[in-house]
Amino acid sequence: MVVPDVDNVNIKTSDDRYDAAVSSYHHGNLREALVQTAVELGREKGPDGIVIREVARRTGVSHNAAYRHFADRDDLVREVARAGQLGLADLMLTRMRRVRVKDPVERARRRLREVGKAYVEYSLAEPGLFAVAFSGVSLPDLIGPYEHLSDALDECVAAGFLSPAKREGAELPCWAGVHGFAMLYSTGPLQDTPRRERDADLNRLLDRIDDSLRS
Amino acid sequence: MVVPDVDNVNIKTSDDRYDAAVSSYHHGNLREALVQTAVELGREKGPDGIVIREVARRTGVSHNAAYRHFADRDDLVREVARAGQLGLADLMLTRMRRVRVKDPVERARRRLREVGKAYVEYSLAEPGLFAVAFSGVSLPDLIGPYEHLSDALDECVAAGFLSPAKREGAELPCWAGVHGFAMLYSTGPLQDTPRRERDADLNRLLDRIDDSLRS
DNA sequence: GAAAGATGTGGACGGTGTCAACATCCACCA
DNA sequence: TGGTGGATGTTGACACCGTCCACATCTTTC
Repeated sequence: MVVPDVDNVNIKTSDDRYDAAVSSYHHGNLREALVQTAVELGREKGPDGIVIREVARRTGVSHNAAYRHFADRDDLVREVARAGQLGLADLMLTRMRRVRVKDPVERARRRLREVGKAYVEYSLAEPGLFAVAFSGVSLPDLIGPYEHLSDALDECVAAGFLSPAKREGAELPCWAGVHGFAMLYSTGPLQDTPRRERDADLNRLLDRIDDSLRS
Repeated sequence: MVVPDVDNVNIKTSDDRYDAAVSSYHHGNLREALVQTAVELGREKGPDGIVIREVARRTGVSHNAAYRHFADRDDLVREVARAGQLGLADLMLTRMRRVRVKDPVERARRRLREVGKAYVEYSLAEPGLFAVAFSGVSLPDLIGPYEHLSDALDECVAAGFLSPAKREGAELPCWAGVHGFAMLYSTGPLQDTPRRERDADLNRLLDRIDDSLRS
């Protein structure tokens, strides 16, 4: 959690045993502290919950302090979006690596499935951050998740499950499917669906994606 | 566009030569006028663009006037969301009806495809309204679009293209696919994709959905 | 025709993002 | 060594927002 709640200010005289979280007076590394607080806020209340003055308040600093580190609110939100994308990519990778199946084809299919499952699971576990991650970001800001999906699809080709012809542009339909599901069930109109039903729906979605690549 | 610009309200006192925009004193049918203005604002700037005071200003009425007709801002936004959903459902129906193919199987497939295409096209033509339509609405508020998709799928079963076993819960994967696509390309990270590429991507998505139902 | 209710107005309050002016502290150099 | 310039944080102000309350005005109803 990187809590930098230290107060042993400045002291430059030779001796410097700062424990890697705080630096000098001016509150030390305010930027990172602000981002962290903003992430918490984004997690709790989504994009609109990231309000500069509240972030400053929670960080124990005056409103406006943030303007020394971020151009404006959007700039800060973008940083939270980055964190969300990283968290998402992380979970995808973790889930993918957990697959222990040997048979190449089954393994590739299973890993692709896990990638999609992780995408959706993250959106359900962290609806706020997920929403932030895709709120007002443009392509260049996008990092992580796409790569893992791409790798999983490559593996499907290598294993002979997915034909090279169908491989081209295959990321998109997969992405769209899980992204739409995530949107609908995390913060969208289906967010109140009972867990059992939701799980069944997710499995059906992943089945259909699997079908669509095989045929 | 469903503009409900009706103004001939009551007026029982013989004489009534109001020129079709105003009715009686109290601005007449303020509610509908406000909704219409809010829809325009939502179309131009999305959910966050629907701001009560601006709606009032554009409607030529004091701020606060809206509070005689809507509990709060969310209440007004919900009304705009309804309009967005109606517009979406409308386009889906229109596109579906336009299909002239005779062969039952081809016809069913084609109609399903048109439903999906319309969904995406609407999101691209009216990104603001589309965003509003799915912003903070819960299932009970949802109207229209789902039914048309359902019908198209039923037709696929009737034509023998889609097996009854796969029919169960088939709405969801289809919906998720087009919804995700719409999100990513209308206001999401892929919104700057060149039109040609985007069209190709959409066609591939619809191909994959078709595949996933057949196999 | 007067009272009761519906509808629109004006003003106020607390909250927000952002700008400008000011205060403080660090690092560096004479 | 000590002073200064630039980075960093603070205070105050402004315009805008959603919403509440008191008041004004029109309509309907008895």
